[in-house]
Amino acid sequence: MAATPRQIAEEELGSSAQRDRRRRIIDATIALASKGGFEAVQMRAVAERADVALGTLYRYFPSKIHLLVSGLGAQLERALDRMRRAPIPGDTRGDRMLYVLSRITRGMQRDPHLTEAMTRAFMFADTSAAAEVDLVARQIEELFTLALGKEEPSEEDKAVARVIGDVWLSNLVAWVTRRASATDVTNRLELTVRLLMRD
Amino acid sequence: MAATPRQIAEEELGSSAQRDRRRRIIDATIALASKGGFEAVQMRAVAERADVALGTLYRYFPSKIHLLVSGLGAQLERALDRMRRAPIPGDTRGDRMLYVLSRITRGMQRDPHLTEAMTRAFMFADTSAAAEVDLVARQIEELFTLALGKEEPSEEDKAVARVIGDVWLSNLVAWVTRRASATDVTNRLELTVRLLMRD
DNA sequence: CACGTAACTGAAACACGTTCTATTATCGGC
DNA sequence: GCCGATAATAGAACGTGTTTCAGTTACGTG
Repeated sequence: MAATPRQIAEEELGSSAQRDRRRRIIDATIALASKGGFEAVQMRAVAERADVALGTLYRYFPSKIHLLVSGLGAQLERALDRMRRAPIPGDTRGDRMLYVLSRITRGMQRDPHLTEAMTRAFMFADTSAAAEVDLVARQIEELFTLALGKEEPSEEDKAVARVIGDVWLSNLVAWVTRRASATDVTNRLELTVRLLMRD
Repeated sequence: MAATPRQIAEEELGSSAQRDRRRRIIDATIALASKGGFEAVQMRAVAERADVALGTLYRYFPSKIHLLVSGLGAQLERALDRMRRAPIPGDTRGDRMLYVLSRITRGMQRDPHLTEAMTRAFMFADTSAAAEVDLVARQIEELFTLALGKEEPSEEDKAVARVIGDVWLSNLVAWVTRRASATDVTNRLELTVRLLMRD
């Protein structure tokens, strides 16, 4: 009788060897993406670099998109941790938001290929990766909600954070395809913040 | 001596036979996308349906992404034409914007597969399709600038239009991956308009 | 009308994401 | 320590986007 062994469960990886494999896979993905962007993240190359068989790679991540979006999730989680730890400088909501925006934007400019790979994966994802994508979307929301620097964000605060997240994503896509320069992105984000927060 | 015959020039298609081929290709693309979304737009299928050889298809559109984004551009151009013709109802900027938003949103809901195919192609495009993508981006900007219903949009008007376009795109992506329902999208867009236009 | 060039065709070939198969290693429970 | 089940491995195989190429056709020009 063929059971249904498909799909590895959540983050519930039993043995430490499995946790380690997973980490190696994500590391390999990020290294390859960082060097050559989306197209350089080839499943055979990831498997080889992570020292797992191709089939194993697919058991951990059912597609290239899952893989890259999961990597993005991992990176964002780290960014969020840093963000949660240190208080955000700035006197007004707007100042704090601009601070966070410029920090993140600089971060992504530091590794254009990685940014390109992850952004495109995130945007291209289909419904099969909706869970992973949704996680990232919530992380982005939290990031910009934190940026407001309030203990208890109001509904309006959350809405503002979401709009800024949306604008940020659009600009990220434009930057990644070189339709917008870093300066363009910065200007548009500042303008957006000004429009949304008149305090 | 091998010349460099690569790449078909802009819209400068000489003969009417060529214009016709191009139209057949776009039509085939839209028909296939409409029926089965991004994955159903297979280059061999498009070629067959448009009654051209695969090589010819690639001569007109250098990739599947170019093809779909060009199709999106064509559709948007039609939408813009309609929009330019009839005046937009509504007393305030916000009302007119909401009118346009709901019209477009309904339009996309009417053909989910087509929307999915085009949205994902637009978002996934790399630098090689930057020209086509940029055209679409400008069309979207114009659409929402028109929606403000002013003869001479101010700089702020344009900025607002761009922000709304960005939010709309993000929500489109979320809807396409079924992370957001149509109602979610509508609500978020209304909220955004409210935040941006307090008149 | 004949010619030369560029466009089109049909088919094969290639690349990379994904799936499948046969085999071997590992792990949890006895 | 042994057994059955689950996971991992190596490698082949498949599908679809993309490229290439040899032969054919259509078109503008002398």
